[in-house]
Amino acid sequence: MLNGIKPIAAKSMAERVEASLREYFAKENFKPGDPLPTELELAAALGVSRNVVREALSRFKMLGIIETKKKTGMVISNPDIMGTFEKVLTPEIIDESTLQDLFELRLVLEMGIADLLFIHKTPQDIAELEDIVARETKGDNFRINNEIAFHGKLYQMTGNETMKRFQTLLLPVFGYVMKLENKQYVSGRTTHKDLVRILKKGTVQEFKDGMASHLQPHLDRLRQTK
Amino acid sequence: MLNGIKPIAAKSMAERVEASLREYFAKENFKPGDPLPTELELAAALGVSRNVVREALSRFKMLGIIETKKKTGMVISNPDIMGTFEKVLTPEIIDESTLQDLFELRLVLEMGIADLLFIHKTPQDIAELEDIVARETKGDNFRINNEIAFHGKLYQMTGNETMKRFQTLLLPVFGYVMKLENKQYVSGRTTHKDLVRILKKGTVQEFKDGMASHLQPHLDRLRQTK
DNA sequence: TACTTTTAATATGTAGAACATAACTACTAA
DNA sequence: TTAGTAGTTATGTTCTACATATTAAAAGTA
Repeated sequence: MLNGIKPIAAKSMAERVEASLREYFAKENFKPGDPLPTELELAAALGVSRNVVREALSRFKMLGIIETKKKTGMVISNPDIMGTFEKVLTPEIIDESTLQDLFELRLVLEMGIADLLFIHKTPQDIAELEDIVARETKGDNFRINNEIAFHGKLYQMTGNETMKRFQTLLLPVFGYVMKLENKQYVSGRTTHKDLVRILKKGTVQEFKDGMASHLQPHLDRLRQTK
Repeated sequence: MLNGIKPIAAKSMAERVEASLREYFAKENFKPGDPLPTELELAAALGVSRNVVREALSRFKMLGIIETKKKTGMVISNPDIMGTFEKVLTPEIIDESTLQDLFELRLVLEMGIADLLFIHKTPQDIAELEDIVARETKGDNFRINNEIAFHGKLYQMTGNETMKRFQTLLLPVFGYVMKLENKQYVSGRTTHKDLVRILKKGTVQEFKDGMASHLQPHLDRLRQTK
């Protein structure tokens, strides 16, 4: 009956100003270092108070898209995207469905980094991994730390800083989901030790199979709850 | 000479208030739906003006961590993490090194989703993929669209909404990096058609090999610029 | 002239007051 | 009981004022 009718300007001024500024940045093709108009100029151009403009600008400052200096004014800058991710990724307030998705995302990354590992691996890396594996104990408390150390090292080996940081952010999610489901950190037939051996002397294909086998319990669970 | 000396409160009030509120939310173990103190109460408690508090709150509103209603006040809510990601992921202002990292990230995801695909695939999915492949033409303009349609369908098949949205966000990055390097969308020996066939009748291992072969040109490039 | 010091101008940072507006509450009248 | 009305409250928005850092111009000195 009321299709096609939508509320007019339900959003706050700050929100709309944020959107306007986004459009403006894109249209002007701003690059890092480019100067922006002053707050008062923006306020006048948008027909809102300086206060509202500042609320919108504050958002961009948080994202790292804008930097400011007194007197000099504001300039566009490179945002730190993983830093931003960190600001929202608090497992406690994220809905379970999204947490499950992120859990899967971690598994997918884990399955997919084999090629990068074989491209970037060095003897030092292997030595470090062997060291980590050697330190593995049977104690339950240490178990998780070893998990983190081992898999974290793998991500670090990719030489991809963004991916490494992403993995670090996903760690709490992983722990949270495990806790939610009262699951333990179980490994498949293939152990960390096996994986290191393959990484040292084996082939990419063998490593992919090994990792799949290592993560099998998690994949099985997905298959069940499909 | 001046080691150990660090500037006092170099950051703005809004930034510090943001940090304080973060701590506060964590310490109080707030969950979605929980009410927050009023702006004036927060301002008084923090010893800053309501203005500054609003700038900090505006940031949380953007992230979706806080929602507000007049008179009722503010409540914690589930943030939309991919929505937030979207707000920072503008390739034009992100530094090249991060873009390269994201490019690799996409490849890693692509390599890693095989297991999820075999868990969730349905006859309808296969039929759609066959449809997409059938529509592929030799025209260069259509080539990119087919790439997007094909790989996008794969992500959608995972049933992982977060991953699908993530991939959609990475698409512009992919395009941007290709443009930067004057590269073309080249495929390896294994074509989309081959992949669909394997997905229909083959095994997970075959599919993984096929995908690796399909993405081989990109991996080769990484190997070179290692 | 060259160089240092002072002064002024300017854009952001912070504070405070005021009023608008939506929404909840309680009271009142039919 | 119910409908309507008035009052209260927390956010939304605007305006003014002043602090502060930093650049640029002006003035003074060798």
